[in-house]
Amino acid sequence: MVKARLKPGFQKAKMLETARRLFWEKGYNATSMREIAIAYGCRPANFYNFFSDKEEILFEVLREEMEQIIQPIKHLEEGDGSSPIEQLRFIIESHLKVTLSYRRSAKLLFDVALDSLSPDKRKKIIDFRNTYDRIIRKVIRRGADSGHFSEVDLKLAGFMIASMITRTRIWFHPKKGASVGELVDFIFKFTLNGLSGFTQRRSQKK
Amino acid sequence: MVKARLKPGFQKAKMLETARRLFWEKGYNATSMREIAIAYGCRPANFYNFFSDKEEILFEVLREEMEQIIQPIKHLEEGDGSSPIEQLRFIIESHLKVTLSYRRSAKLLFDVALDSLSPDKRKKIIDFRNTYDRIIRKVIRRGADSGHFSEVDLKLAGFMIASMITRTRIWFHPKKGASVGELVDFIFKFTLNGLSGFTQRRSQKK
DNA sequence: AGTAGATTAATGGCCGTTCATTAATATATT
DNA sequence: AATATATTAATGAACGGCCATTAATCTACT
Repeated sequence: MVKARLKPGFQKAKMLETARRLFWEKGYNATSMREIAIAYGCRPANFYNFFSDKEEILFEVLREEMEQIIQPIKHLEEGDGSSPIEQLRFIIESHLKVTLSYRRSAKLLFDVALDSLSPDKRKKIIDFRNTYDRIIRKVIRRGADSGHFSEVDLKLAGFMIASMITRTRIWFHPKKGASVGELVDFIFKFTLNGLSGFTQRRSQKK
Repeated sequence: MVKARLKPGFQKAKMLETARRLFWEKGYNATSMREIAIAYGCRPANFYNFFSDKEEILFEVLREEMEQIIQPIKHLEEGDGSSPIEQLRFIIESHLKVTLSYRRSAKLLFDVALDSLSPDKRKKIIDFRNTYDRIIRKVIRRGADSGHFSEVDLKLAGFMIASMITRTRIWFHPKKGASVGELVDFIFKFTLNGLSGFTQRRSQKK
């Protein structure tokens, strides 16, 4: 019994799509090659024609996701013409929409799967995360310099924003409670207020 | 070769302590009974004199942690004499200190391990989480009713606060950056400001 | 003597992965 | 247009290894 053939060159993308879904739903370690293969519609061995091992599948999934998060906001590294407040809102909206673009009830893949990666692959993913951190901190600093926000610890502020967005994946349900748009509004306002009322600033290195 | 004997009745606690450490460091699925046993100092089989299976160990670890989080704040369900602002700060400080009381560089155990539990055990853990949510929402509502905070979506506000606290476990390093005390200050002020500037309120059910 | 704590040995099952092979398609050659 | 060759996609069967768990047994202390 032989499986019907797809047009060549598209298998890898479909395989990654399947793996990504399962990894987010069940976690990396809890998802077996056999499960991925069945969900995709072939035998496990076939995956080794496309990926060197399971770890490489994970890496591709994580890399794709990080690129989706960073690509829309990377122009804010240098700052466009818009106000820092608009820039902040844009980051929140963009990151949140990518985060919630897959299905509900997901695991926080990055948090647990990162050290299933070999050191060099892990470093590449962490570089993406560092880029994200750098961008959001620059936006906050711009807002503080221009008087829109208080002077705050950039790292802490960045972590807090990312934490709120990242964790929506745990509790968000598209049919229940707030919509994505309402969520963007809430996190944006909460953050804006949060960054506005600080009286004392912590020391900034560099 | 036989292991030196501890005072009877203390093994279970020490076993749990070992398992908790490994679960937080490596994740539940990635931690094997062999590893736990070696770290504790016995053979895997011995654990089955104390726990019915691996899942029960996980349950005890999660239950202990949730009780540590809830026990200090459960009196705020009804509200003591203090101001809602003080109540909010107390919750943040208490939760954060429990969260960071173990070592750095940990996994978010709850997020991924919860569905390794059988339905009834999972329900018990989720009941704890619901209790936490209920308490923090009541505090926020009290603050809104008394005019200290704006009228905000209680669920969203509660989730945001818990998200910021929970995720500290991912990035916090005791020797680097802000101290626990500074973190408490930051999250408290950030939250207080965040809850203060809302102009419109979302509809609250019950 | 009784019991709590620890052991050895073994079980069946799933894991990621490899290998040799075949089927289907695409490409180049006549 | 027909044929030969190369490439891509998929297969079945097996590998060793680690997994959680069990059973029967033994040891040391009260």
